[in-house]
Amino acid sequence: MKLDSIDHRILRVLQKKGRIQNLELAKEVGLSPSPCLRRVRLLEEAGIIRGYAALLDAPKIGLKLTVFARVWLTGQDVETTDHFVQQVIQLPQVVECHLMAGDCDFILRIVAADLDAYRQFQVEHLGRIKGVKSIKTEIPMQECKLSSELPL
Amino acid sequence: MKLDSIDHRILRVLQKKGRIQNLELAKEVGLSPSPCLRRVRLLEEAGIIRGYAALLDAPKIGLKLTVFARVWLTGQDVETTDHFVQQVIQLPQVVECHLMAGDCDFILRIVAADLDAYRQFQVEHLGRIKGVKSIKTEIPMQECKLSSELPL
DNA sequence: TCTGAAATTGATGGCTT
DNA sequence: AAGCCATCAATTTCAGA
Repeated sequence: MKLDSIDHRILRVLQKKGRIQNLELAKEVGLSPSPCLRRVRLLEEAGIIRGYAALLDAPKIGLKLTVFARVWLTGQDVETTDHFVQQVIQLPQVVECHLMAGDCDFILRIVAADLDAYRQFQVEHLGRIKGVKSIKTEIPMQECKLSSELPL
Repeated sequence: MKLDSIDHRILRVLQKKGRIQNLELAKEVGLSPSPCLRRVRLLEEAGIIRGYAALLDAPKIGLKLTVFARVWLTGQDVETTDHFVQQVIQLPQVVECHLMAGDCDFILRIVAADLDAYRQFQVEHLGRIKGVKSIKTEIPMQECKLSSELPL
């Protein structure tokens, strides 16, 4: 799918204001409501817009801690890594999981209420997944930026 | 602000379907439309709902690469770190920036079109920020999970 | 592909329970 | 606080340019 400059404008606006009304969106991108809506539908159908989400304030709902966990597995074979991925993506505390090319096998970003809650999570969930050899955690002191907005 | 179980249900639904209509949301949480809308407005005003966003598919808009960059600064003093943060949060390619407690000073997650685009970004933007001593990059081979949904 | 009008559907606020 | 109801506004569809 080819995107023109109006599509780009639409995406930029929707990344910032996901619940904007079509009438206002149309005004902002310089289109009348019907073609604007049609473009949005096309972007949704093409999967360029994966979905819409409310963004919550983690500390305000009691999640005061973010942790990065670096995970090493006992082997790099497909069975071991696939099994790990399947388990980990089901854990709602794990908000990111990246299969790495270099040193360690995975980097996870995990949210938790506090350090105790994280320790419990690691012992009861992460550490119990088959094939996990070791876990090293790194704790951010401050979240300087956390954006769902992509540049375009 | 105290959240009851209906507020939790509202937040869970809105995290998944940020553009759901109030009528349908009310049905899903077992409320009639007006009190449902009232609760949503209160959650927004309290800042528990920070906003709404369209989630885009990075590869489909040409961003095929994610990079983790670990950054060390020449000093840990407030001026050096503050300056770095102020510069980095303005760069749209930087989607996450965490000030770390341990080994390195910052972990950034950066999106780019490809490795060439990233290299250029590092040389022209990241590396030029005052106080940056060294940068080590780590490249994920696969994004297994990347969620904006918090557990509750 | 856009525009503009018409019909359907949703948002919203006051009032009652 | 929640439900009901009336009003107002937005979405959505379709004909015509």
